[in-house]
Amino acid sequence: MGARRGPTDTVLDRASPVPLYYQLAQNMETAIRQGRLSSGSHLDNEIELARQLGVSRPTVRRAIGLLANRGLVIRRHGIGTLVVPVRVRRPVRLSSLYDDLKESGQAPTTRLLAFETVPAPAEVASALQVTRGTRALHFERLRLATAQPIALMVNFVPVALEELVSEEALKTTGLYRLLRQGGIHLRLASQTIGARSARPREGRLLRVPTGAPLLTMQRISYDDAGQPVEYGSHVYPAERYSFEMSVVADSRT
Amino acid sequence: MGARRGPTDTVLDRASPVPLYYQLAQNMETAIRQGRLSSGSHLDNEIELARQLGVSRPTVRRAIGLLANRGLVIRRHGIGTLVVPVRVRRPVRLSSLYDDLKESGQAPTTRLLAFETVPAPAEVASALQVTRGTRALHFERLRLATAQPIALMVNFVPVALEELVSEEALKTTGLYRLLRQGGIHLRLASQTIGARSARPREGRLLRVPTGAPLLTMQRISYDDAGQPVEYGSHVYPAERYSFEMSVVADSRT
DNA sequence: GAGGTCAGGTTGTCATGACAACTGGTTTCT
DNA sequence: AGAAACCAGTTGTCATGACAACCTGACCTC
Repeated sequence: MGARRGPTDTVLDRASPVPLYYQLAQNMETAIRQGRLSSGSHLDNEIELARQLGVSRPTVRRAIGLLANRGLVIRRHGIGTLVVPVRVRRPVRLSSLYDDLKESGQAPTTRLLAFETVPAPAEVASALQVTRGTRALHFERLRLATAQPIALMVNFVPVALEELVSEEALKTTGLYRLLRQGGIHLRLASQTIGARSARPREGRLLRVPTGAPLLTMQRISYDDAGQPVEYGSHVYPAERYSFEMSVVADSRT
Repeated sequence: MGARRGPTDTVLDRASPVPLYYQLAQNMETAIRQGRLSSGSHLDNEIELARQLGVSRPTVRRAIGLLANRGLVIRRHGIGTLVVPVRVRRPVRLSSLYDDLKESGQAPTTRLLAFETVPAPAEVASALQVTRGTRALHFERLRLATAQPIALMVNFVPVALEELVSEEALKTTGLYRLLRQGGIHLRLASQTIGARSARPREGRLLRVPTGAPLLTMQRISYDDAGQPVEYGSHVYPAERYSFEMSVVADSRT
């Protein structure tokens, strides 16, 4: 007896509200990131893992499935599951630039350039699924990281949310965090990434010459219930910003 | 008897090699896209669906899970599963531009500008995980859609693949299709999307002025086994190209 | 020695059963 | 009338069991 401990340990807590498969996936992920499961090595097989951890095989499979979807491991039928060679991966997530910067250790600052309610222009109205001219909360922010401007962000949200999104709060907190605090859970977003030249005002604000290449992103975010919550149109100076993402082929798993 | 048919039908084929849950997911997806399952409506509950289709609930759940991951439906605990309001979604997939264009009905053409083996430059060597100076197959292509240039693509692949990727084949077929035909299954890619100004040569080839904004993408693709297969560095004229994607929050599902 | 064949090990698929957790509306109590 | 408690319906989690499909390496045959 005494299930031998593998590199995948740290005990699972059955009393916790967080599901077993999710605990397991997180344990495995940190094991991989810390190198306790080295690149290219085989995981123990699923049956064995299940035995070691005292859970059922479907639970193990589900945990591994999560990692596979995120590209951390690769499953091969008849072979086994192996740890993907490490690479820096910073996927495009449903998170705010503000949080991302904070996590990476930079010190984000915000300048609030505009904050008002206006009749929604055609494109915004269609995005938020309201009739054209309906009033919407509009604001414009300049984001700086270590004193350098890296994003000019224009946003529209339905007026119903003006309680959550106050002028003061926006100066110190990211929009997404505000929404989450208000009980709105973002679930889905569709984005378009493109590029164009900087207009004079944009150049001035972002400290690049007029005509310099900008990266652009339009985004519509939806909450749990599928209701559109936010329309954003952002521009970034190309030499200071880029999007990174990993794409996984849907291998039917 | 006589299970009543819902809008999710078209019969499942148990003899087929394609899994039940996958058949089911596809049926449901086409039902959604064709509007047979209207936006915002509730799906039948999982138990009922399982009964109607004669499969088990886990199978139904897995099918729905696929759709949920792709943002087509939203599951709500205690409520049910509802169809997401329709939006055009063209996710960044692990596919070639060539195939994408063809699917969308355009007529893609390719001009092969270079095709040779060269010692891999530092960045390429690191991407392909070979020592610097190792010879690699290098080629450059100009992609046109309906006679308009939309992409200038520089690629490097390991010399071992030169059998699969012949000069002739590249003129009429996308790289990814060639690799797939050769039994190489792309599984994972990491991409960086950015922007910069067009250099004179790029402007000439893409028919935009020098200095015009370009969208750029670098990509490293890995196969089943986690081996790097391709390094690509592409540029697109910003006014004729953009990336669209949908992002789903990982709701632990 | 080269090739085919087979066995063992692994992931992939599917079914059944049970209970927990959450939501929304109804009913009951205050 | 308002608030609290309850209840029915739904998705979420987990276990067990069984078989299929697939890959590798060893063995055998030619």
